[in-house]
Amino acid sequence: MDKTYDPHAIEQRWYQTWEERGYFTPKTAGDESYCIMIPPPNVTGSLHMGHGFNNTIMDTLIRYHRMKGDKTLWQPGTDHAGIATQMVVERQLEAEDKKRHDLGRDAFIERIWEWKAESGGNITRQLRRLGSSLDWEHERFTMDDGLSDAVKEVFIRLYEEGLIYRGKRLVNWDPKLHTAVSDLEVLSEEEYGHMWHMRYPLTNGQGHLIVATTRPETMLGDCAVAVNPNDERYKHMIGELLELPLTGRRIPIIADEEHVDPEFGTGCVKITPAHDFNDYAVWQRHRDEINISEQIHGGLINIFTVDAAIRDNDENEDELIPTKYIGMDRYDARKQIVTDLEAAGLLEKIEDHKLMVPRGDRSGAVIEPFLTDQWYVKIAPLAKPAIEAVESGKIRFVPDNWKNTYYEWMRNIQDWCISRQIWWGHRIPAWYDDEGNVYVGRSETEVRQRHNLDDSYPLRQDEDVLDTWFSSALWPFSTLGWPENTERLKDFYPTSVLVTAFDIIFFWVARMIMMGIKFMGEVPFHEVYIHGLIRDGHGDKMSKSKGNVLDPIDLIDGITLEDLLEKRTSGMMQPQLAKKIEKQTRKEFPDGIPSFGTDALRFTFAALAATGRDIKFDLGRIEGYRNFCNKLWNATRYVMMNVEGEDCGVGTPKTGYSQPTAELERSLADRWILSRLQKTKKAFTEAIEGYRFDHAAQAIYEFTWNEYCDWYLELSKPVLNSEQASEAAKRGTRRTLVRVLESLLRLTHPIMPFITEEIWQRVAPIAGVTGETIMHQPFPTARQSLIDEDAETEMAWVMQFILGIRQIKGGMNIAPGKPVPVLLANTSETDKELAQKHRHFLDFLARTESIEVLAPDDHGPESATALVGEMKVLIPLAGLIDKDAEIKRLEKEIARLQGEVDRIEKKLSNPNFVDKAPEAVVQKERDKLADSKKALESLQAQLDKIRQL
RNA sequence: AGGCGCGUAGCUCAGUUGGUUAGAGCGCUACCUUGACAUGGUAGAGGUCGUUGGUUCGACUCCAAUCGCGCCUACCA
Repeated sequence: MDKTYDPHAIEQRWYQTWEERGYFTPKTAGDESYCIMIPPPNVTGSLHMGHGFNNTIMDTLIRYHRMKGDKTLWQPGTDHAGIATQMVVERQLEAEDKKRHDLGRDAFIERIWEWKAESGGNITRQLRRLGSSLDWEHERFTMDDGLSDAVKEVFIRLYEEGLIYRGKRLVNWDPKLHTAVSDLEVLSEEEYGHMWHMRYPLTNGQGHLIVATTRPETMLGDCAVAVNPNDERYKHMIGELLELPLTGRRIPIIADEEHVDPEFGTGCVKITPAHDFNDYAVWQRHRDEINISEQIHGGLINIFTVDAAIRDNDENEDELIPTKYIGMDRYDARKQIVTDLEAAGLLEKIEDHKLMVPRGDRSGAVIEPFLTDQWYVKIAPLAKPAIEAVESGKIRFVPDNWKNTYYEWMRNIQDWCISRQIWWGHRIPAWYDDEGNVYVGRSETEVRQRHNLDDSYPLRQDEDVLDTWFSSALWPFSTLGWPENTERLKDFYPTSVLVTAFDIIFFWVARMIMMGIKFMGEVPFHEVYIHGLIRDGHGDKMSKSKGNVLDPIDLIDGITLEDLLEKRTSGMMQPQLAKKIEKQTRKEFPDGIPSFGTDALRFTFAALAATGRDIKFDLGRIEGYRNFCNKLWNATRYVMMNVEGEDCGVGTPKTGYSQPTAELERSLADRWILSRLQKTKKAFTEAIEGYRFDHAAQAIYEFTWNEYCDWYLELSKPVLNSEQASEAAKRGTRRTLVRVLESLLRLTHPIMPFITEEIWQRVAPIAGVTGETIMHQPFPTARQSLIDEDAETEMAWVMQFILGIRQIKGGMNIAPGKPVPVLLANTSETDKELAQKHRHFLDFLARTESIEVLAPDDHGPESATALVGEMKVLIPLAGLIDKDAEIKRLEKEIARLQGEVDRIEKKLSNPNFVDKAPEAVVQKERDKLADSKKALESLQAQLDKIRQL
């Protein structure tokens, strides 16, 4: 074995072997099944840190359950990501100076499929690099045939039940992408703008009203001005007419208590029902009033094109829209209208004003409320059982508080606009005839058959596609074969847990719950584990524009500074930021990023996965865990060096491996490490079952480093290298050495699959374990019979003895390796026995030259002192010890003990404490006081003695 | 405006139903190239747990208020 662990030499080789041998395929036998659905990444996307984290957690759970013997499936697949993917390809076309309409629908879609073929393997390749044990044989894609059938099936069933309908309403319109988007795809951010105060003259010549607006250009579509009916200033004017400036139209003053807040602005609100959600609601309440209903289009006046420019007038509209503004972009129109109002003396004032601006999450364009025909899912009937599923505990959120977020949204949920005016996605299975009738069906043929329409009858399919999340919502059952009633569906639905970050609770989790209950009659998963977001070292969100993105693959493989710079500054939306990013990157990674390997990355994710907390990704941590890999690697080297070709007391397949072949002797160290191992197994299992990956990682780290390596390996040396030690003792030590390591590897495998497999292959045969792969070995379970409290107590004595001597040496500047003579005073029978029995451990680890027990009344010569319980461990000062240093050391320790004694005495002298605290707690304090006092007296006497010298 | 979360060592974070001297890693100091490992070993320094009150025999932990930070949801034209 190499001296240093090199992940590259092994990771990809092992992954390939696992995949080729079908180790990821769920086994067919077994009762318990365990299943996780991967949140399907964008098919043409690439892996980011969030994926890395998310998939590490899932793979850890999956590998754990697979080893536990469950019938385990991790379902892989990718998402077609409608708008996102279409935009990528449109950008490619742009580079060729083309638009999608130049190609036409079919050619454009063909082009996207080509792009998918080209880049679609990227993300699944990257998932493999992470070690994800996904069942690739059954990989699915949201637009493959099976899933498309599921989508149609769901659409048709919902339509036939009246839960999908088509309607003309205001939607969130993205004027850049020319599509409707759902409420969730609109992100509002505070921006600085203005509030324009405009005068609308009364037609009776009695003055004017002042309306305040942030969007003056929409005045062209006004149908009224609303005031609060209780507002004394305007009460008497309700019903009067105003002249809408620049248009010559007349609009009424109406009363609307619900919408108009007299305290805000001027208390007069212009009502533009086709371009504002609130105004639309006002219009719905007032549309029957004659002053509105008699207006053109009943007052519902759209003034925009799909680009959010001022539209032209239709026939019969006369000059509804003043010709002057036609064709102007909304912001140009705003400028012009403000100018014209000012010229007409109708502009009262302009104020600075902060407002929330809605933008499309993909395009960044300012979203326009726009009147269009769209398809909707009637959501309330679906939401109700989905809420109940969480209330009743059928679905549990971890951490629990996310259920509040879920309820909050589900209880206020609006109908879901599912149609998108793009080309890439599931085409809506609806056909229209020339009369405007709608036929919904699986195909045109089916529709014709069902409605007795012969082939000459003209039908055209709806141009729109479905929201990407419509197909994602079906993912937990569509991937398993639904609507067919497959074995996989029976085996794995409902799934066990969904693992995701909170940002898609609404987009995805809630919708899967609704659709799962609706179509499977059962929740899609029983638990939802919500993890935090990965941020950069400063706590900032990672983003291309900030230039602080880390690529998990770069952490695995390493990257040079030059390549990192290139990556961070190329293809930027805002190239002017490149300089700053370069500077910042050079500062943070002057030598690029070293290669840490997948296991170290995974261990880092696990170790940082405290519940419900975002992660500031700290390079120091991953470096530490790379070192941990190296530690494990080198521990193995040591073990191999000592067990290979030696008798480890392990049987053969014939004799049975676990049975010792010959007489064995287990040392204290053997019993101790076995006991500690059982407790570590317990701790790990509890942690994983409770989604505390940080605790699980910590348990392994501490056991491996602080117990197995720091103590046990060291303790094995005096046994294995001693000529006095019996063969039985050596055999016992070798057996323990190798078998503890073998267990530890299985325990660690779910988090660090590669290094554990590599090492296990070498260690397992020697440990007497057979199997092709660690992946399919049983997960270690704690054996109660090996928990040995006596050994732990005895070992604590040994450790304290050794630490005491090391502390003296450290404090006195004595080289750790220098052998020192040791005297023991105030010894009990047990002390004497232990000192005798474990002499070889003490000599080796504390480098003691001699150990002599003093007679009961002999206090020995002037010495440096350490306490082991009541026993004094003495190192004579003669020739070795710096008197002043020892005085200082003792004084410090005495001060600490004195503080402790004072504190406890005070506590115990408080009658309230003694009366009211539980007896056990009081007794504990009393014991502690007694111990501290004894130690204090002992050290004090020692100090006095040394001072007298 | 409402909701959620966070504030513990220089940094990144643990701290289970209130009860040992509040822990770990990184960083720092000193010593050590000892036959697994310098991606290492040994010893050590470093915290009045954001602040203020309260409950309690006892508070990092529970309650209230307050300051600071972050996020989510809904928004007044």
